[in-house]
Amino acid sequence: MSPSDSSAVSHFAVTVDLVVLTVRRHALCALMVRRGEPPFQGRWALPGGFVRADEDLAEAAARELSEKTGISADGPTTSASGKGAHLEQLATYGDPHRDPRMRVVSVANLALAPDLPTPRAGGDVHGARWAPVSELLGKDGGRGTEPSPPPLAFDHAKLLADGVERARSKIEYSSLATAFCPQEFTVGELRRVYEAVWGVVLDPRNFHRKVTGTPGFLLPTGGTTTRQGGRPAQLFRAGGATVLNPPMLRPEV
Amino acid sequence: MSPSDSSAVSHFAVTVDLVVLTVRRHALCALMVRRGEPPFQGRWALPGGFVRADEDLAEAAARELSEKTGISADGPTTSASGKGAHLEQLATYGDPHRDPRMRVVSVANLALAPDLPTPRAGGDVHGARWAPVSELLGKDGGRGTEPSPPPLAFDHAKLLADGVERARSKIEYSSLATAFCPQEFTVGELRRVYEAVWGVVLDPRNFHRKVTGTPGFLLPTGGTTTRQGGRPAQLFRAGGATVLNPPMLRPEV
DNA sequence: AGAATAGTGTCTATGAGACAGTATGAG
DNA sequence: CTCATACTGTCTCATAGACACTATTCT
Repeated sequence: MSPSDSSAVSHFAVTVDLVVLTVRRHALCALMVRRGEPPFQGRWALPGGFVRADEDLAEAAARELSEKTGISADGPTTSASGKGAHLEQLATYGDPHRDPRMRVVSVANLALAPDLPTPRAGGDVHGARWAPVSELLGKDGGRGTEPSPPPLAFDHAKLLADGVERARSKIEYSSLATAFCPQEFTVGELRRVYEAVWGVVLDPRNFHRKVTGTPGFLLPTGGTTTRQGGRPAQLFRAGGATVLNPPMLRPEV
Repeated sequence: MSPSDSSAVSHFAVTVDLVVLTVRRHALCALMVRRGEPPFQGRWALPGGFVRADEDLAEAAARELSEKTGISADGPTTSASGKGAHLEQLATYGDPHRDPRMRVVSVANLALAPDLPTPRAGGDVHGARWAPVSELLGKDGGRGTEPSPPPLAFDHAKLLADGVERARSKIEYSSLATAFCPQEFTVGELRRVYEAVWGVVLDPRNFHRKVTGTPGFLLPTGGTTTRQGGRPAQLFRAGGATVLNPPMLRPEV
């Protein structure tokens, strides 16, 4: 950061791209928009947009999230949690040729949200949907049983894969899995979040003992629900703990 | 990422800043350079520089590291490990007023290196040194026993703090602590790395049992050394494992 | 001999995983 | 009734942490 001659400094367009994840119907899904203009016209892409001249990167990400989904951000910047989705910076991508039009540096952000209706499209976007990440990333192990989906625009497959991996590892040692749940939820619903994100099956009894025994993770609200069927389950909301110690263990192999 | 009107797109200067960490004399130290020009003239800052027009962000970081320290990078991009320092992207900082001259977005990178001689200064840099992070960040707990050092330039105190926190957490579940060691090292030397980075004291016997019992972490070279005094210690080099499972546990409280 | 570091063995408390068994609702 | 889910209890195995003890070198 030392411009000997600031006239020699190159300038770049800067975008924020969003990896917005949710859990619907037992599957981890990402919000995708269909591009209405070249390049990559008609391809699916991550929502995002240019950072404005007077905007911080976190502000720009929150603005894009709000514009594209209608949900408000509730990341590490804002203090009160409960309403908005979790939003955090993921990584920055700056390959000189990642956008054929010009030099663009993209700051990817990760957003975790509860299940929501399919958001509206608008502007230069000709469609939006929640797509299972297993389809988008071809997670059938290359057996070729599924037809490969058309590739995503730009380097968005990599951004998406990095975001999914971040979410998978972060719910291990933090209470972020609750960001996928509605404000009040049951232990079983939280378990299904872990199962969907990790793609595994967890023992309901051990899971229950573990999460209810971690101080500050879950706060009982006193209410119960039978929306999953079976015996009425206690309702909880997210507690104040952010770091889980000891962590949830992701089963291996 | 959808410019309806690309003439309305703002452009930003983009820099890479480096948090270069090493362990010297039992303390975690960061490479700092003294600024020779305004703004923040005379203040200590992180090494860094502008990204060039045709350069990827990882390339730019590796180039700056090489220019400022003479060491080559050996991050996730290059495959063979052994010679260079570990280099990875940390986070991106884009507050509109973080540089009073112009709008600058900075991609911070984290580099971990073994103990090295104090690097050369050059260009617009009027000095360089390895500074203990406890001094730079005022880690005496606010007791005021140490005089506060002059603040760092720009928002570099935050970048440095974020880099240190990343290093501290990453040696828990990865084999990255070996990046602080010379190519061949003893279990005791590796333990002193953990102690310096975490600021704790570890039981030498449990540590030995733990690291030698983790497959792929350490490869015995067959040699021994007495450079630490006492009984000759086996020499190891870093094994192929990158993820430690189970992780090293950082003592709490 | 004494000091310093390296390395092994052993005990205990904690927690993860497996799984039996009970509780309470819907159809 | 059956079935589905919620929840509690118990057992076993692995491991972290505490710490006694031995090994090998230097001064």
